Amino acid sequence: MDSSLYTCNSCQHKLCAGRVSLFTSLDTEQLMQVMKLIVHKEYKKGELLLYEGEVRNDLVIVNKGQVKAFRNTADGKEQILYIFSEGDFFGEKNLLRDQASNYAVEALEETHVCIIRKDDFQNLVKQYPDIGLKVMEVLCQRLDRLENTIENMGTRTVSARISSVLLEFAEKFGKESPQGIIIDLPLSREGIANYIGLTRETVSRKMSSMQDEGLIEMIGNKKILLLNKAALEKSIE
Amino acid sequence: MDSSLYTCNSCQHKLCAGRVSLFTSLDTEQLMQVMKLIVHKEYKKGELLLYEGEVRNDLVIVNKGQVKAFRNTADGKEQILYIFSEGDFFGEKNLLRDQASNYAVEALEETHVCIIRKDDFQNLVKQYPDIGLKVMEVLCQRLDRLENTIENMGTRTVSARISSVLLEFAEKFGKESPQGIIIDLPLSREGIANYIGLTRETVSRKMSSMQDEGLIEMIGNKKILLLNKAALEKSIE
DNA sequence: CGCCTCATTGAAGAGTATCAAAAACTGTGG
DNA sequence: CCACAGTTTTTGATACTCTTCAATGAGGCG
Repeated sequence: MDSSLYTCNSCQHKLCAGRVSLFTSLDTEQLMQVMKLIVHKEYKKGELLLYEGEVRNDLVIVNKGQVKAFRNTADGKEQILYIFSEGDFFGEKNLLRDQASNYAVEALEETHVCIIRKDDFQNLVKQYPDIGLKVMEVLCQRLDRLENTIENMGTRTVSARISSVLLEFAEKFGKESPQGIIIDLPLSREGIANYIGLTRETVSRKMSSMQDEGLIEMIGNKKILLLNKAALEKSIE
Repeated sequence: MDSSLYTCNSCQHKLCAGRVSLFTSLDTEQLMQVMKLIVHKEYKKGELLLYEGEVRNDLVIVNKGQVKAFRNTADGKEQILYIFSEGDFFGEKNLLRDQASNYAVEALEETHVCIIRKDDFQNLVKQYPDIGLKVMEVLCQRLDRLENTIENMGTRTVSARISSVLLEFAEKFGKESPQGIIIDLPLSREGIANYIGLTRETVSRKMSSMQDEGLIEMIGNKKILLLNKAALEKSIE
């Protein structure tokens, strides 16, 4: 067996499944039942949770940490499609049919996941139809996000695309502070570039000029302070 | 009432709903039942079926014709997100919650649609769970397509992006012929440009050079003959 | 403190957008 | 069937922006 297979240590008393929006409709007893179906696994930064083209028959729910879902092109470029963090899941496409994954998933930091077998999940959906509705709802949200991304990539200037990502990250990972919103960036400059189809140099240059304009302030390489959210929002219209 | 509201003329004896993949799991009697819930509507080329920001509470299934789903940006650009044709549907996002549409939908030609109210559709899903699964399956396919589009826009050259669209259209609208695959283009050059985030001039130029290379042959403005599908596929890898 | 990784900056080059004009196509009416 | 008008497409020249390649600088971790 895989050495990274563990019994659930971190959540014996916290019912980790309950923190996941998929299962919000369940009560404590039902959650206990779900917990029995779940296998926990941990990954270190840089480890692959899923290979591009791999066929799996389970659903993976991120319980702690962050991962990126991405593809590599033949000429060595990387396109990041999603950043999944606590509460997000992937593998939903093979709930319906056994399908090769069209992206790889890599841990961006120490990450703990809950894994539930396709069959078990399908039974859960039959037993608790609300879970199926939740899945559908998340898929629709994901469509919304991809539609926005396509509009950004197709019609916006490079600066607007970067503003857009920063606002997206602010929404998801930002914390309010007296000076503005502090973002713990999930991605490096290169990662941001690969998320919006640019080169790292371009991202670097644009972010420097955004700092000169007083829109943002870079704190080291991993944090960014949004000094003027309103102006950022305006710049992408 | 709206003057474009009709009773079903074209499909009294053909059970139009049966041609839609959503309802393939139903038998004739069940289809008859579904038919009673459906309102038919027709649109002329250029008419809007749905406005951006509009809140509706029904699902629209294209029964004949083609429509484009698109957004307009503040600076007058258009991003086409989907082309829906016979059997495709839209409005699925407000099956779960009343949500403003984030795209407009316009008829690209004479188009007939079936409209089913949200409540009725939800009841159908409860009665025939296969329909819900079908919806989920289509949503996943749509995710796949958008993920591909993002990869294309983010990592591929302009030529590769155009090849990619042509192959997509070939798949959906192409007909085999002795010389190659003939595509009835759903979009003008400008439409193609707005589908992949380029200008019409660039699309025009690249397609001309693809013709010079012997990859394609343009027949008027509305048809394209794919002379060398294999080479096109190779060019996008 | 030193090493390695990541980020920044610079200069040159490639490619697309833009603006402008000519050509081709589409559909209409004679 | 042809001519015409409106629309769409193609082609050309220029400007601008991003990419690329190269070198410097900063940050993080042992």
